[in-house]
Amino acid sequence: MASVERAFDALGDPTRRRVFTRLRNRVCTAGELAEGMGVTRSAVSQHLQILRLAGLVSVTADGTRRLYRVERRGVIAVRQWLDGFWDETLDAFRMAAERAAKKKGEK
Amino acid sequence: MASVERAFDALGDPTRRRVFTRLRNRVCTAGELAEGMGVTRSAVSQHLQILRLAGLVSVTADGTRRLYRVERRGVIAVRQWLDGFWDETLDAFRMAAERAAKKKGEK
DNA sequence: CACCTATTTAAGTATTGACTTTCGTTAGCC
DNA sequence: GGCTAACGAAAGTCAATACTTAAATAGGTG
Repeated sequence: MASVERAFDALGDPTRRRVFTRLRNRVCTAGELAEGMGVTRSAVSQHLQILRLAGLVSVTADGTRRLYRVERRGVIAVRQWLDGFWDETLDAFRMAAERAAKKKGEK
Repeated sequence: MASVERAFDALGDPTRRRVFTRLRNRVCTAGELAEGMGVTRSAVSQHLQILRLAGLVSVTADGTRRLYRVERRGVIAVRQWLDGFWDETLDAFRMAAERAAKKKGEK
C-alpha cells in the first residue's frame, strides 16, 4: 500500500489525530502523550505505531524512553497528494469545458 | 466538530477515497460511480453523503438524478490544515532550539 | 543480580462503521 | 393515473479496530 494511503488511514481516527497534534508541540514519549488524554499509555503506544508505519512520526531510543517526533516527509507527502488531486480535478474540469465549447461550435 | 475533522474522518476510508478519486475526473451520479467498484449504489450513496457533510463534495439535482462534484473549499481546507500543522511544528522546534542554545550559553 | 521504571506486545472485549437488502420518495413518461 | 428509473433512508449484519488488562522486554541503578 502506498505510504499516503496509510497516512490517510492513520489520520482518519480522532484519537490518533489528537496524539499527532500533541506531538506537534514537542518531542515526547508515549507516556507523556497519554497524560490527560483519557486513554491508557498502551493505547497511545499503539496509535504511535500506526502513525510511524504511515511515515508521519519517527522514534529514537533514549535509554528506556522512546522519543517520538513528527516526521516531515509524511506531512509533505499528504500535502502533495492533495495538491496533485486538485490539479487533476482542475485539468478534468478544463477538458470538460473545452469539449463543451467545441460541441457548441459544431452546432 | 470542525469541518476539517470531518474531512479527515471521511478520507480515512479506502473505499471513500476511491469514490472521491473517481469523482475527480468528472461530475457524475452515485450510480455511475458505483459501476465496477464492487459495492452497491447504496453504499456509494452513503459515502457521498459523508463526503458531502465533510465539505469535500457538493451535489446538484438534475431531474431524478443527482450530480456530485468535488468541492474546492474542502480540499483547500485540508491543505491549509496541513500547512498550519507544519508551521506550528517548525515553530515549536525553533523555540526548543532557542531554549537549548540559551541554556548552553548560561553555563 | 535484584529491582524499578518506561514501554511494547498479546489477548480479549466491545464499539464503530462499512455494507447489503428492503422500502419509501420523487421526477419523468406513456 | 399508472409505470419506470434513480436515489436516499432505515434497519440489520458482520467485520474491522480502538481500547483495556495483563504479561513480556529492556534499560538504568543500587
